[in-house]
Amino acid sequence: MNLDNSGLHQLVATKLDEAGQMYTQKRQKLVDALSQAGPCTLPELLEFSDGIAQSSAYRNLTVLEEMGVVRRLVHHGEYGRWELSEELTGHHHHHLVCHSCDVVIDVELPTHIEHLMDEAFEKAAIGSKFTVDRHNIDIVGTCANCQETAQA
Amino acid sequence: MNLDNSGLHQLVATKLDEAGQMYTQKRQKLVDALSQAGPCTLPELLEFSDGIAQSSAYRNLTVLEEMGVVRRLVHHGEYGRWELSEELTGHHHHHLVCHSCDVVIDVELPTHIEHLMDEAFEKAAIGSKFTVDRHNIDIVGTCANCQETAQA
DNA sequence: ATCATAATGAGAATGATTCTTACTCTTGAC
DNA sequence: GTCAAGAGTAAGAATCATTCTCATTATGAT
Repeated sequence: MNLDNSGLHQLVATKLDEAGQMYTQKRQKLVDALSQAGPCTLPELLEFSDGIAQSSAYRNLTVLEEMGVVRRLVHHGEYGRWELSEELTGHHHHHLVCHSCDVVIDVELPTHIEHLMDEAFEKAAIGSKFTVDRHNIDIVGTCANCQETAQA
Repeated sequence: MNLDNSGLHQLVATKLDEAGQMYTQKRQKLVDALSQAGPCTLPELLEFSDGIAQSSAYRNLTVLEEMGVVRRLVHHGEYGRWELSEELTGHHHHHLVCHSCDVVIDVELPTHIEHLMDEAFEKAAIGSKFTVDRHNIDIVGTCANCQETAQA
């Protein structure tokens, strides 16, 4: 368990405990990795939190997702990605997605923009009788690394 | 070939021709289905444009994607989805996504909102040295059908 | 017509994710 | 302390959307 994350771990521990789930070392490692590295693929998670079996990682991520601790993202790369849930971090955010290397980076937008968007989305949904719960925004482009690589 | 879509088919035919690709009946059926039904999964496409083999559908969709005719979407359902490219239809749009049945419906947002968002996204990307090419927005909620079903 | 090239479809192969199962660890009651 | 019950773990099998292979069929140019 990473000391910098004691608050985070405390939160997760409570959440899991209330649901009768254990907050094992393996699960802590996954949460640590996600909190330090941002949205990760499974191979990345296995690397960062080494000593964990692939099947266990998948199973634990599924459990953590059901508990509202992590969220599964899906983009175009070969692997899915996982991140800590907004419910847990308290930070509403969106994603910069590199269409060259598939990396995903968090970004936050100004509150007034979020408000404007929420209003616009609500209005847009009325015509189709949709009830809006949330929005996901991918800002797609080229990351700094891939821009350099393209130069060379 | 659907007569209502003659303009569309003409465009696609030209695009494919320039690349030395044939615009066969099967490919026309796929384009027709997408133009009538909006974002479709593969099973949906097979149903709408029947008489097409699964492997051919996948192969043709890949070809059409490379030609810029269709775009592949990826959400949480078991199947990927396909839609006509904005380049082809000329309509920038986003998606209402039902988290209960995974259906996807197109929506357009007012131009001034798109402008505001583009500006905000550009600014947000600077910190991470991202070059922005486009944005994808999913407005996630519950579709009319699933709201009714939940009532019953 | 004939030939070269492209498209098709049946089925095999791929590979991320999920499932099964036998084993190990925790925890709480006694 | 120890024992049983329940929860977690990991190795490998299974699943299944998607991709690939290859033999056959259609198309278009000459």
